[in-house]
Amino acid sequence: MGRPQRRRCRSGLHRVGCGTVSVEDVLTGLDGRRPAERIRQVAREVGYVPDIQAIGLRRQRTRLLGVVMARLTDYGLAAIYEGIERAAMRHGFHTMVTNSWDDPATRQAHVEMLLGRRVDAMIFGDAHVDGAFVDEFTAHGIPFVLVNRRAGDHPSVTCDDYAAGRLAAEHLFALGHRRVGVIAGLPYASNGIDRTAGFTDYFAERGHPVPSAAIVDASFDSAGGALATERLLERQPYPTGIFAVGDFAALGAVGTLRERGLYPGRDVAVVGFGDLPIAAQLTVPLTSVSSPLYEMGARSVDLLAALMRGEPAESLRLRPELRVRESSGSLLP
Amino acid sequence: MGRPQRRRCRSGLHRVGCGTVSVEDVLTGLDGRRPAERIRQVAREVGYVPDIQAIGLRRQRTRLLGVVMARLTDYGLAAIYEGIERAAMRHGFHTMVTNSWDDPATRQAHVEMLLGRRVDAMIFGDAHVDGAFVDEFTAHGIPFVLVNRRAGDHPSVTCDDYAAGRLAAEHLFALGHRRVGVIAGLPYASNGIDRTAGFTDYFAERGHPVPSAAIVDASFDSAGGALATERLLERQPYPTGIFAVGDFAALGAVGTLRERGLYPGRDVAVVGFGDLPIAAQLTVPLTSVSSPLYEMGARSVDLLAALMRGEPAESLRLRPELRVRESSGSLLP
DNA sequence: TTGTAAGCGTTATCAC
DNA sequence: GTGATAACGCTTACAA
Repeated sequence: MGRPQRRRCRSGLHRVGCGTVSVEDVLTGLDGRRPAERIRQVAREVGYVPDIQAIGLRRQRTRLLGVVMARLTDYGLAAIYEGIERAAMRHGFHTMVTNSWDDPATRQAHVEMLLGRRVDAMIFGDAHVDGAFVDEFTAHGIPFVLVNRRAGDHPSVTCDDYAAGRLAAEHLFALGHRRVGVIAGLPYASNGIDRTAGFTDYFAERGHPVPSAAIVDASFDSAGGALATERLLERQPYPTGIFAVGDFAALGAVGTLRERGLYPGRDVAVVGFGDLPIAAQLTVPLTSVSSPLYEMGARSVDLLAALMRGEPAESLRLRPELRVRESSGSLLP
Repeated sequence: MGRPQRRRCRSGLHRVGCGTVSVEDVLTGLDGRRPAERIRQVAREVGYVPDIQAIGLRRQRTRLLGVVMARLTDYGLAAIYEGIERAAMRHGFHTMVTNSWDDPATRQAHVEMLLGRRVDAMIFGDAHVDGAFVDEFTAHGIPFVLVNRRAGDHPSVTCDDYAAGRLAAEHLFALGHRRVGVIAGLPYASNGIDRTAGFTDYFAERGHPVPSAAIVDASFDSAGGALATERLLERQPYPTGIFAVGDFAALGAVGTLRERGLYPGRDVAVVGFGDLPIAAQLTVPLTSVSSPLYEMGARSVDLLAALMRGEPAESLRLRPELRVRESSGSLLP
């Protein structure tokens, strides 16, 4: 064996258990140890690493999961992905994530790439409620689950977003708010839609339906929340309670309120969703509906694994919890 | 050709340009279109996608970049990764990211996996200053760059963290603060180290050295910042200015201050680093040193591409900018 | 047990 | 040009 430090096994080191050339080198110096161990040691020494591509090619399965997220800079999605990565490892899978930016062309390109890599299965975190893309994807015959957002009857693991909306509504209603507004998120994302529905249903049931003009769509980031809040504050009289379907949007709302000299929890109650780690640390801590992000990711892998074993796939709705803090005014005198 | 909808080309569709069985099917119905286009169309119809594994195996290069980050739930790292993903695409590369959690064993396992996939090159976003792991990695002979954190003389793209620390110091000094504290980040991460060094150097040069007890290590998250602030507030008299080397830590500091009845910008000036999108939206907007995250990611890919072309690799330090807001008290009367 | 050969899907080489 | 063939690194089925 020439100079070592070749990382790729171009010769026949992989056939080391049999009797190819390199066996000579490998077994030279075999000093009583069990061959298998000695082999592993030498392999390590020369920096041999099995070629996963070759293995995948030969076995026609890769144990690779493709994961498509809207954007990993969204804390929630990144947290879900961490759950996915960990659980996948537990199941003996590797994962490959990509950002689709919620853009059809980008998603298409990335999915094609993942198909080219012959992923064994897929997890979509960016489904649109209409389910158009996902429906189409079934044609590939590759098992998949949705996470974070549901679509049609496809197996999915989500937060019980409807219940989350009701929790927020119940809280604001109990505090006496009757004139409320909703920052509703993206119109094609089931999570925002369901949270909004849960919220508005609750108020409608109590005889105080939320006027549609007080429900404004917005992106999940703080800029979207800020903008939406400006719209809400145009109403006369303005709402005394705001439910934002995402914490970043809620913080955007806080920003706009501050600009108008209004304080969250004093002038306007603000409830967010997601319970970001920083929510509790803010100067005015944010009341938020918490959702088990990490678990959501992990459970989606479990569901996928079941599906791949041919077991029936039951969609999962994980339970949200309300975390009451000062931004909804409930702790102030 | 039998029923379509087989996603994998098990037969000979790939040899369609030559004269294998399937050519028949492919060329049947050729109605004047240029063959190449017709082929592409049929390929699309049957759902044919080239096998990237096979290509990689044959060509001995994958155009795949391995990316190792500490945690993608860290906004900065996720943003850097987005820059990497986009730039990689521009260069004709795909990327595969993994979370190392700054844990040697996890990092080792993930790197081995990436080597097994025969990545053409690597980007490490989680290097330790001592450079131990990275030094070792050079043995593989695979080109790589560091991003976000530097180590030794290895090519890296980072924020000019030392300058960032000086910016923060200059600002607090100009506001009249002389008794300051630093929440210094992880002791093995160059970015925190450099920011701290820049900050303390500035104060030392002005004749007001920061006592070492007023420099406390902490994780970059808000819990770390909260804890560190408790330590800082034990000092008598407590510091009137705090520089946290990360915004999340800064928000943690804000949380602890609030618990003690101290208000950021009034009782204690707080300066963060990273300029999170929400920094400007908070009830008390956060003064922060901004760093070009997306660009950092993109430039690291450019640097890597140059390196792979055999060009000499010059490390890059991108310029930070100070964003003054109310948490440092500078805008209050 | 140990060894051999075929084949996964692609590309590169060489002969026609 | 066009068409056949070997090879990439691995697994697996089968033969010795």
